[in-house]
Amino acid sequence: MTYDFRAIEARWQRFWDEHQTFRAEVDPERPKYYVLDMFPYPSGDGLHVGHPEGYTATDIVARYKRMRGFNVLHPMGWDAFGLPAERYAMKHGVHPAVRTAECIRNFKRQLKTLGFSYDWAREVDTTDPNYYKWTQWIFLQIWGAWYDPEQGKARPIGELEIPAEVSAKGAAAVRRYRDERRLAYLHDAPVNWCPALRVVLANEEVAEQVELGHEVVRRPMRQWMMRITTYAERLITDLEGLEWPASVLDMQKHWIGRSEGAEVEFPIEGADGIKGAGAAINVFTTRPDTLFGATYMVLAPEHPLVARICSDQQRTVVQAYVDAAARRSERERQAEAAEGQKTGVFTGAYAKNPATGGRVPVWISDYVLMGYGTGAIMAVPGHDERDHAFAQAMDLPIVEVVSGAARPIAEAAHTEAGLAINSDFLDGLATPQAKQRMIDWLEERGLGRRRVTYKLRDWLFSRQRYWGEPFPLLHRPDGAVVAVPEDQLPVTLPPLDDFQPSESGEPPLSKAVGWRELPDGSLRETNTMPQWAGSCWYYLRFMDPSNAAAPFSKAAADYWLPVDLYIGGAEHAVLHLLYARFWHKVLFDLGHVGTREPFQRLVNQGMVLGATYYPRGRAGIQQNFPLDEVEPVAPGSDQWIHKLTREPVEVKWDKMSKSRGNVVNPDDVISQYGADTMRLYEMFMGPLEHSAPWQTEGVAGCHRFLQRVYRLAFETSDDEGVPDRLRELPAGEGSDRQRRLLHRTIHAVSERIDRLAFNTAISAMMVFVRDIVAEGEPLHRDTLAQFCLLLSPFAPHLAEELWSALGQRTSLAHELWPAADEALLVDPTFPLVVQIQGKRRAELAIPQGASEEDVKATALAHPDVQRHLDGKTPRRVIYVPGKLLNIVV
RNA sequence: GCCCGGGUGGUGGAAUGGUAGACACGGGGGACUUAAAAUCCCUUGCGAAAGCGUGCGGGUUCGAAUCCCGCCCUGGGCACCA
Repeated sequence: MTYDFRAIEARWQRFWDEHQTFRAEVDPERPKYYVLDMFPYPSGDGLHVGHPEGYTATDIVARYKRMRGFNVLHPMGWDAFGLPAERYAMKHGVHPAVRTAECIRNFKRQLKTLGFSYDWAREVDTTDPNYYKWTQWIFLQIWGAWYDPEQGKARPIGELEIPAEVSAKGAAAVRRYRDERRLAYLHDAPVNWCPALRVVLANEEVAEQVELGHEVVRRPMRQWMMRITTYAERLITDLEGLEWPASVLDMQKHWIGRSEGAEVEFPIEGADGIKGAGAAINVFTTRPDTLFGATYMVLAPEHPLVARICSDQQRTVVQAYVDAAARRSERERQAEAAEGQKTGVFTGAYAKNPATGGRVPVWISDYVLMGYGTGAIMAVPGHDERDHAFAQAMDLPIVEVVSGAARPIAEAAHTEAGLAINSDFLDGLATPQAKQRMIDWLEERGLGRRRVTYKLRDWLFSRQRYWGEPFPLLHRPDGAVVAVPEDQLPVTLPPLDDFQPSESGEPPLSKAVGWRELPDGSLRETNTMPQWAGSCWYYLRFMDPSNAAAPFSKAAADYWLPVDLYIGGAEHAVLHLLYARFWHKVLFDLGHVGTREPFQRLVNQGMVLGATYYPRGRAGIQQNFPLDEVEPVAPGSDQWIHKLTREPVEVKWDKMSKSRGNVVNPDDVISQYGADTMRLYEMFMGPLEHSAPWQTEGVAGCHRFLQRVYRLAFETSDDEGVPDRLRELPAGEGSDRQRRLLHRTIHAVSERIDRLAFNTAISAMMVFVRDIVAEGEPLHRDTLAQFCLLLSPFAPHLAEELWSALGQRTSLAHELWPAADEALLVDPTFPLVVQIQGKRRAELAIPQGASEEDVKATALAHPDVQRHLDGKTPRRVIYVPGKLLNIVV
């Protein structure tokens, strides 16, 4: 027999289950460590090898921290609402709940075979009514709150002071006053409506559907929104102090997109039969200093003023442009515009530039977005590239108002700062001062004001789908929207077998007759929540997953928060993390959690890439060959050819996906090599943060290493049926040499786990195993025992097996992590590298603590050094203690 | 276009101003075996050598894969954001 990983892994997984080895409970006596994975969506395809990369990393940290004496919370659950289950239901007639349960079972089975030290008693499933009851409860906290700008925080809506003139108008007016200020509110928002599928598409889905030939139109729809923009400032400032990758911090900041500037009013000129006379166009600008150079204006096609100000001659062409814009998705419009195709039409209206007093034409164009700023801009073609391109295309005037342009202003916009020119009272001022001066001037005259704008938009929070959390809201006959009382939560999903929205876009739940109507004539809200809802707070539920009276207890939250380490893919760098932070802040304001931020340290693992074989020169999705149709020209070659045609094939490393056919299933790897090998290889591929290709040959190397470890303890026989025998290992840690090797390994592995440098931690253990065998001295018992502890976070099954073979009765999961004896980390001598002119010429052993003079003298006397010096006199000698000597001649 | 990462042997990678290529894969050679697999050992950046080598060109430094400037290539994110 040899290393029988199947039996070993099954045995220890059973042991951990039976002994509840990884059960975690609140224990104020011990320091806590909360290490969290981004929980998966349990798809029908099952795990691919990309999932366990992050999970293995967190598991190593969890096991390591546990052995360091921390009370570790390491949970897992399922982000199980979502579109795929609903689509599957439409196609195969299987209810999403049934399908989801199947997928979860499969995912859980796969995760269990990897031996992760999750506390499975804390498993959560976002589609479980006992879970989404509290998702609904949190929604009601948000809906039941408003943002008090004076205190800079959310407060219960009941604390909102109602002005006397509002209360005088009666209950309906008070209700409206409150509803307009809630953190969740109804709003007509433009969405991507796909008539063919009868669903609202996410921006990222639009391209795909258009490719499939489905028409997608922008269309306003009544939606629930969340007022995340009120938190914009705090979402930026609280990033300070988080241990997150700088790139993610940047992405969040850019997404929120704070910019300082001014809001300026341009009155509409009442001439030529323009109906909009008397109205004004509000614009936001970050460059109020260039106001004298504003030669035209542009409104977004959806801007409410467009219809009002449009002249009769222009009405037809304007209406056509607006209609065309509505037919195209936001992404499509922006993509075309980015390629330099500037389109737009003149409305026939003119506005008055408040600085120059001059008349400027008002246009509409795609390149102005309704969702940002005020949906209107003052165009300064001299100093903004987009405006410049538009002005050139439409033959609009360009005026230079900032000096210092490198090229004539007619040719290119000058966007840098400079000194104001052609700008009356601003002339000669530098850009920053000119901005301030202009804002002051506008404010004095009531023509504008200082303003901060964010790119961040309010969060569209409702979906016209079945497989999501129902909103716990009722529409009363009088039009009032009221909350379902807390004691009636959860509002469960009604059974339904038709998941299609109606022609008009009414959500599927509107078809749930008998569920939707209440005896008093109220109707339930029929939208459902987006998938984000469940994932916005799952890390909170993990702290106290079976609490029936509250989403989590105060005691649990005070003990476990914040999450100390959160690992997941970079694709969640913005949306998920931003939404979860937002909810957390609302809960913080309302006193439910005690930390401002949920996730203290964040690490993004890289992608695991799969080899994809394409016909030469035609790399692209749907073009690739399946793996069994290709082979290398010769064993070990990286030149691949098609088996039948013998044509050369191009190998690319792509993100694993079913459509590319490059997915590697962990089940296959585990059945061939075992979970410990799989875990080891996942970590050995390279740095956690980097994407890395999955190379099946590489797995064998990790397997060989574990076999060597196994044979350190066991004598194996090739003969069938001869059981492995535990070697007789002498007691203690052995010779000085063995002890040095052991302690050096302890030191290296510990320090590298601390840095999440798992690939090099593993190589340190490989070196240990190689050298310990080569020594010729038998391995000693205590040396092996301590090595088992080092190995256990990485390959826990084998480590447990050896640990018990050494006579231990309990799991090593709660053993104390070995401590390196500092004295053994230093050798009596160190190798000194001698360089001449920066080139390595010799290496000699120098006793530890030798004086600089002695070292120099010894080095200079060395024959190799003498030879390379070739009679020249050293001009300078640089000594780096303990390392290196560089001789300059 | 903008932002953020990368670029080191045949391959994944190591080295965070001090010996470039740890560890592993793959290759070559050998031992064991009737044979193969498995296992073990040797070898493996290029070059006959002097030397040359971390995408390219410069710079700083006694010393640069590492720091600075310019360029090229590549991955990811965002995109007419006023």
